[in-house]
Amino acid sequence: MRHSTVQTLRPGPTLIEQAYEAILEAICAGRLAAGERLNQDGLAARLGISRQPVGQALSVLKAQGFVRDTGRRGLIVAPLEREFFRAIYELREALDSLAASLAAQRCRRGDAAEGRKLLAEGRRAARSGRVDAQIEADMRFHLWICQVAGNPLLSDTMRLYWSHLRRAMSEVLQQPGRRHQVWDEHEALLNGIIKRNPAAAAHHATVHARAASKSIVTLPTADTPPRRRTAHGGDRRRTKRERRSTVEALK
Amino acid sequence: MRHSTVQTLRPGPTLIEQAYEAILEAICAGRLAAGERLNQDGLAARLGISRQPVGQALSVLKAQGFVRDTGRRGLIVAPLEREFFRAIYELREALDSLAASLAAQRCRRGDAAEGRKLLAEGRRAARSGRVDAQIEADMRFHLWICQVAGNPLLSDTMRLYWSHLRRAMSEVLQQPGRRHQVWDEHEALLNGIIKRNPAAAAHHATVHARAASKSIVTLPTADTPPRRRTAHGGDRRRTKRERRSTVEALK
DNA sequence: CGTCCGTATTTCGTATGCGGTGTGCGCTCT
DNA sequence: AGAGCGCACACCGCATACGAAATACGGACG
Repeated sequence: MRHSTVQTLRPGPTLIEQAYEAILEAICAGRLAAGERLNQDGLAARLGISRQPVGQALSVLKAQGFVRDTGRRGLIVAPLEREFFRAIYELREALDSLAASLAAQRCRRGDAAEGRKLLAEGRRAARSGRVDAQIEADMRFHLWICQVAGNPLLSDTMRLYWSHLRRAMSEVLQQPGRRHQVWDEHEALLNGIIKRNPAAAAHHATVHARAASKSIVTLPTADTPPRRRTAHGGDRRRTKRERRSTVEALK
Repeated sequence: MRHSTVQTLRPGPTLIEQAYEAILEAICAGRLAAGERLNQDGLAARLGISRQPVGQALSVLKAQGFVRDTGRRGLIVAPLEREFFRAIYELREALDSLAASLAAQRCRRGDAAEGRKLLAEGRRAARSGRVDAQIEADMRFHLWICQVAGNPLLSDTMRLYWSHLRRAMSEVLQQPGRRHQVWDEHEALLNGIIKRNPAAAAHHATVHARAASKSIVTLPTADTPPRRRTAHGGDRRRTKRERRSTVEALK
């Protein structure tokens, strides 16, 4: 039998994968707030499934640092810690620089077109003023670089880091000046890649990462309020209604 | 009540965590061979627990790339692909260089002593000729650098990468010459760190990573045989006895 | 009135049960 | 005898069930 007649189809996304995506998305978009308690029952009920796939998804999210263990009391959404984001940016500087350098060496004609398209979209997003549109465009642009760089591990790693960064960025009120400056920096970086100049591309990536780092790490909001988890007086009792509405924010 | 009288103790390792460690260790040490099928029942029985914690552990291992999905036929241990290790080393070069640079900036007196100790242990391991002892020492040395660098994310990332590398290294017959050369390179790197010379440290790290890359990526054994997963003739039937002994290798 | 203790509730970790799906073997029909 | 078909088994995803541990609340005692 010929192979090309029908394509082999993969088994659809399991509930585990769907739950993972849903919860991660909710965390990154801030619909599940930092420090918020997550209980399997609630999430499962909200997603219309049982605890089993939810638990598996949470296991993975825990390993990736999006949720955190709190003794036996279950999990919380990982707090936003300035120190953590400093660490991410330290890595990003190295990885973005590497990605830019590799991309400059491996950029094909079609890639260049795609890159220019992403740049244009980014400019548009910046003008639109919509914060999430700009974050989306920003992320797409950087992940495009990783893709052109041709290192799947790099792509995966960066995708993870960006998920973390999204959490902090959604709280960032992008000052209008910086907003367009970002895309100027992107343009310089893109030109380095298209002109196949690894050194220049890497340089622009480093500069860009360092600038981006400043705009987030110096933010006062980048640290979660000092929620005392231990003290009794610290966090007020939550009524059932509140807890319910919390989980509803998932959708 | 005073807090300092007794330390707060964390709930012991869950079965999930134990299963994760056990399976990961078995994979890294090669006791679970690349391409080998993993079934939850078998693993669970071998570990003396139920399928549930095994499944959760496997979810995490899958997300980390140690095991791979094969349609609905279950999971297999991820094959050793030359391309994958090339990708790891591409990243390692950037990350090791970063780590070295940071470590050189943040190295304290106590750190230096620890580093020298690890170097001495490495030399001893190299002389001993025992392959796994040397891998262990190699990993410890590099993770020490990450720790001194003071970036927890970097440590975590490198720990993961090293777990992957261990799989390939255990198959590497370290040629005696290279064996000691590794620790010469380590010594140069260490000196750069101790002397707080970030540029020198980063340079030596880059050189070392590139050399290490060659010694693995060029190996003919670094690719798993072309097991055809689709064809029927490709993988011969496994008897029950074989499957059983496979899982026993876990312990 | 504050503090201590017992009990109820919550919630997780783990085990087991069930249904669906892929796999392989043996039988049958040509 | 070879090819095709059907049946039985294996295995996984998901749901549910059960027990342990910790918290939270309410009452009793000092």
